[in-house]
Amino acid sequence: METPRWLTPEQLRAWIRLESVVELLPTVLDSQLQRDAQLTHFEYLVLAKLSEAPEHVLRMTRLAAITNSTLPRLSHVVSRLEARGYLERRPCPEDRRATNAHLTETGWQKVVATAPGHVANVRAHVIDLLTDEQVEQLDGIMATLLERLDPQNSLRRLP
Amino acid sequence: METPRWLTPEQLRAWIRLESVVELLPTVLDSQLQRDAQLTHFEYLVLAKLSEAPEHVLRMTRLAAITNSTLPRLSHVVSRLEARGYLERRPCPEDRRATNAHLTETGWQKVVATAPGHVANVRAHVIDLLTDEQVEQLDGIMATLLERLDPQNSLRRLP
DNA sequence: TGAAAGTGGTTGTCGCGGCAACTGACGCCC
DNA sequence: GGGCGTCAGTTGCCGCGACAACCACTTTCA
Repeated sequence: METPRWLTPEQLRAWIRLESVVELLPTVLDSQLQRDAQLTHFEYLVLAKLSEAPEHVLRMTRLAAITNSTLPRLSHVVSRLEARGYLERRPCPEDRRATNAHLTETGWQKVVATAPGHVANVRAHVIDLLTDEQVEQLDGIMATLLERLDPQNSLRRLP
Repeated sequence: METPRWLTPEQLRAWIRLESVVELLPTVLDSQLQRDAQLTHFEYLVLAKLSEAPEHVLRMTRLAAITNSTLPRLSHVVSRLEARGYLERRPCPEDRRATNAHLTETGWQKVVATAPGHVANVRAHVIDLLTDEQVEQLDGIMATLLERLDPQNSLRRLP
């Protein structure tokens, strides 16, 4: 074990700030959605991704991948959303192991009603605070980090 | 309610990537610390901040602020860390409402033993992947976001 | 063709974080 | 100087997420 390479003051400052944002941002997203739509951020994400999918249908595995989640976690939240009538599980005809999540009409209406407030929140806390140049820089930096955090790049891997 | 201002494709892409990093990064930090030191990232943060404080002592309120936490959350985790012998609670002499958290020698040793692995992990997943220029950009962007997320700027406000 | 390995998904248990209610101590202010 | 609002901190309960064990189906290959 070699002696550790510490961070320079500049690196440390950037890291502490990133750490803080990573800690605080989820709370801001969750509380707006909870207040205005009784949804967690993750629940909203599931509904939103479904609403963007062709036919409003996605396989559980695929849905887990694009929401950066695990199958058990997704399964739990899908059960909750199903109980509230926002989506339905249906067995997949081609592969009888698989399950498809279908957004219901109620679920679609929920997304339509909730999206504007959520976008406004994202603007207010992130996008509108940054210059176009900073948004571009942010995109590049996050893309680099994702390559390491998510090597399979599940967000791009299509079915 | 006016019609919502949607995000441009560039903004959307940057946002989705930030969203993903915010979702995935905590897991990476937690699992390394859990594996190598049986600590959550937040527990480590508490010990680390104490270890940087003069006399290795901080008031609970102050500790909550610099860890971006709430008092109830901190109180719970301090109880756990106290049970494991890493710190002690002591009533504050000047203000009998207040409690001081003291890092023990065992706790200090734990931080010393754990820090190098944690820093290496931060390097591997964040800092070493970015150019110096990107680190600087990241710092600027996160500073801007923190101004909104944490208006009191508790990280700077000294006792 | 049938056993073994692999894949898709669900369920159960446990631990942490959020919130609300509560206690005790300080300070104000007439 | 006693009562009232506020502040510091703790506790209890609830809900979500992680993990592991499990079931069902598919694929492979001898």
